[in-house]
Amino acid sequence: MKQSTGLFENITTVSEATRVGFISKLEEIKAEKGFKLEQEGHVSGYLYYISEGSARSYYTRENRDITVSFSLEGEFVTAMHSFITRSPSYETIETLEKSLLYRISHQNLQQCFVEFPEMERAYRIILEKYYIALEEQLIFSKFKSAKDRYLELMDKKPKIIQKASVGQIASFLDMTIETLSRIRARI
Amino acid sequence: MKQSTGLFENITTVSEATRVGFISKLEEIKAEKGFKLEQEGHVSGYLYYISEGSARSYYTRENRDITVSFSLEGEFVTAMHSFITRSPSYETIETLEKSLLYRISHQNLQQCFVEFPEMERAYRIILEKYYIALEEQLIFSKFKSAKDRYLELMDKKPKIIQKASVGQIASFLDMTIETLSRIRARI
DNA sequence: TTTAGACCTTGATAAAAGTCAAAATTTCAA
DNA sequence: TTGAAATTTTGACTTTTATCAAGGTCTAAA
Repeated sequence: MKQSTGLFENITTVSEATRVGFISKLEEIKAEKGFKLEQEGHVSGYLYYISEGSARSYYTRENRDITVSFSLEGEFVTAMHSFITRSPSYETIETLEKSLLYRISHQNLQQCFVEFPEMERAYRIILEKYYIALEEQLIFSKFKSAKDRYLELMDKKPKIIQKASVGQIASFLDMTIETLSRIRARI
Repeated sequence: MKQSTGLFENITTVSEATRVGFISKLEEIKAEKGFKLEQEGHVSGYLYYISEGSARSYYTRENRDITVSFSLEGEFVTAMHSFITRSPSYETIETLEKSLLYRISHQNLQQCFVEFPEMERAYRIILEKYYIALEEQLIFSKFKSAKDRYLELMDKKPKIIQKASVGQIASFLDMTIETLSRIRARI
């Protein structure tokens, strides 16, 4: 599980004992494209770390799926609302491509907090990052025109444009496929 | 500072020592309407607990202010992005009415984490609540029609409609004052 | 290689919301 | 209480984006 060493890199310094204890609770997942990490209606079971690949979170409304977020390599992902509240998730998360993931179950994470109080801090920092990403997304969603939202995405997360389909991007940007297509034609 | 005892109620159980230690670091603020808790361009200094009253967070774009969130009695509020990253805040937070607040400085909170590791957990839970509120707001912002967003606000946070001005509510709901006025006329 | 289905683009039209302007109403201090 | 300023509403018109429909294009299985 050597690849998972990068997992703590951007978070915080923890003792060797905590690191080893935490890593021993991780599970490696090799997922094909379209593998579902979390499912709508189920309580989120795991916190995932994307070592390689990418994922998309979405929910369904009126028979179409609406993308909530994209997650790239080096990021943590889960249905956070469900993971926190232990209530059924409204979102489904699936890989956008063949991916290598590490995950820890909610229960094991709680166990970690008890065994290694340092982990509280590490997790707090994950939460903070998650929070900030969400806040940026909210500000982003306030960009009034469809064109501005697209340009902002191009600027901030260009990888998503390569990895996701037009429909996935359009719903993420809160516009129709047609509008996105026209914006692209005009640039 | 007896009113502040309600402060931990919905969070977690902490030991008496931690509670006393934490409370000793709190500062009571009696604020008139329009008192600024945090200012755009400054690094957020405090985490506030609203004991009585309410607050509004907003940023300025093209000479008009855009409301990001409303906070009510019993909630924590700060310019979280700035509070976490220690970079200048893009938002200003002010009271909507005469309010009673308790606040802890960022530095004292960090000190608390060192003195009372239990506080990591309590703060983590505040962060989780903050996160969930933000996520709900994001979903809410995806409600397509202006009318739906207004009805949702009426349903979920009717108090805001009494406390805030039309302009504040309209910018929060991502519509013009005129559109909000017309929606209200039609209901 | 062919071809069905999915995916994407383009066009015409409609609906939603924005802008600008003016009138009505409310608020608050003199 | 009154009048000026601020806030809210209403109206006419414009812009943006959605919807519906029809063509293209790409892709993968036969």
